Amino acid sequence: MPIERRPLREQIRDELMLRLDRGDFSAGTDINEAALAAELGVSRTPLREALITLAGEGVLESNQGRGFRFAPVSRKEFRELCAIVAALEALALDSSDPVYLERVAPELLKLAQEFSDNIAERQDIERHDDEWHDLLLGGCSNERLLDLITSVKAGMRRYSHLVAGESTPMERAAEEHCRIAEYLIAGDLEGAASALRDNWVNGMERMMSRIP
Amino acid sequence: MPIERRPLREQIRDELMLRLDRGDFSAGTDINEAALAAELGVSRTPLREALITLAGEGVLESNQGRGFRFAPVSRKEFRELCAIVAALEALALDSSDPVYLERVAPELLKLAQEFSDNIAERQDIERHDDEWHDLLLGGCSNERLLDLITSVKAGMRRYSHLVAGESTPMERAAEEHCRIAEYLIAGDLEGAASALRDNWVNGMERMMSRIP
DNA sequence: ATGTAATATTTTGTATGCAGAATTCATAGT
DNA sequence: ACTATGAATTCTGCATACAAAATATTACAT
Repeated sequence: MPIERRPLREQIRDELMLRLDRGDFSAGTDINEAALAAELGVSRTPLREALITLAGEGVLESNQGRGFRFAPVSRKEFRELCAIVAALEALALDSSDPVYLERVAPELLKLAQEFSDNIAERQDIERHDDEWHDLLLGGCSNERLLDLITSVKAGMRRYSHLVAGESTPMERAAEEHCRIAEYLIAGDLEGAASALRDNWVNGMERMMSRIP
Repeated sequence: MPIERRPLREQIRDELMLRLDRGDFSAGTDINEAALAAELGVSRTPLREALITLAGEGVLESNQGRGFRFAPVSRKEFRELCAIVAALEALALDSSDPVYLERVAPELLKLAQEFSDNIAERQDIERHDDEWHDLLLGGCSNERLLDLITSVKAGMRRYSHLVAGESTPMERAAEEHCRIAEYLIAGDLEGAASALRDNWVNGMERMMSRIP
């Protein structure tokens, strides 16, 4: 087994995203490079490199002389991001292999149904949702598009921990996932794409109230 | 007048993109950090920071221990990128202020017509095309979307200097721009978005033959 | 001549050092 | 008490230094 050999900046990036998901940082907090580097046990150089990539993804923002900070959240930006991923995922679905979609459709349906039953932790809910969407788009051959979606979604993770608690809105999401899967089973790709867009728009509405 | 105070990494990024447009680097070339830093008169640190952002935009790619290099071009990737910007610009047009569009539509038409007349240098053609699209999308309030479009287009610049010479395909592009503007003047936003998508798809077809 | 192993050189990835900007703290004046 | 001014401190941005990996070169054996 070859041991993991990736640049430190990537490992640091991943670790920071993990901590972001855990809610360790709140939006607007500015980052002390020296302190964070010490905490991670690395030097400032690869840390800064990680911060720069995160800034490129919209997770952080940087100001000359003032360093990096977690980009503040706003309803406006959240709306913007949802509109973007909705369009991108719809495109990804459009350019997916129909054979793949037909094949995974039953599994997508099963996963969605399973999930509407049991109530889970927030972290699990999000992981499940991500995995579901990944499976849905697994048949898309546009690699750049998939990368882009991943990147934009990274920028959205600042919002995910705001939704905390309450499982009710999730039932709606599960329903919508079922709907998408059903369209796919019926072979209606256009309908599925449209339902997918709705899923994002509705998801947006659901979260919107919790954002300042 | 406040003098320009931007991080060095951004200036370096801009300079590198400029040189890319000039065709100084060909795709696949790997970058020697020390040499390039010396040539630019900066240290490796901000240079690497610039390289990392460019890698994030897909202009460069990096391999552990092997540094950065200009990402190789391929028809597949070019198709992918065109599909992405087509979708993103269509979305931007959808979420644009109709009042703005109505106001700039005549100007867009005039610019497109003017340009179909005089033959220009490649650099000028591209600049004109970029400016035309910028004006078109100037009424979009989704800032993240505009940033994203800029970023994806940066990744496409590797392809732009491949098109070199030949002005004939440009006449077609000008025609298409006219068409879009006419839809806007008629107030048919849906038609304009559709024509915009066509513009990208056709533009892709036009260039495709010159890519290895 | 060709292929291979050992060594030298180059080049990246990471750490450290340093100058200047931004912020904080203290002090003086109103 | 509050503001303004200036010194002290902290922190960023950039440069340099160092270690390890990758590449090139040489020597040698077949």
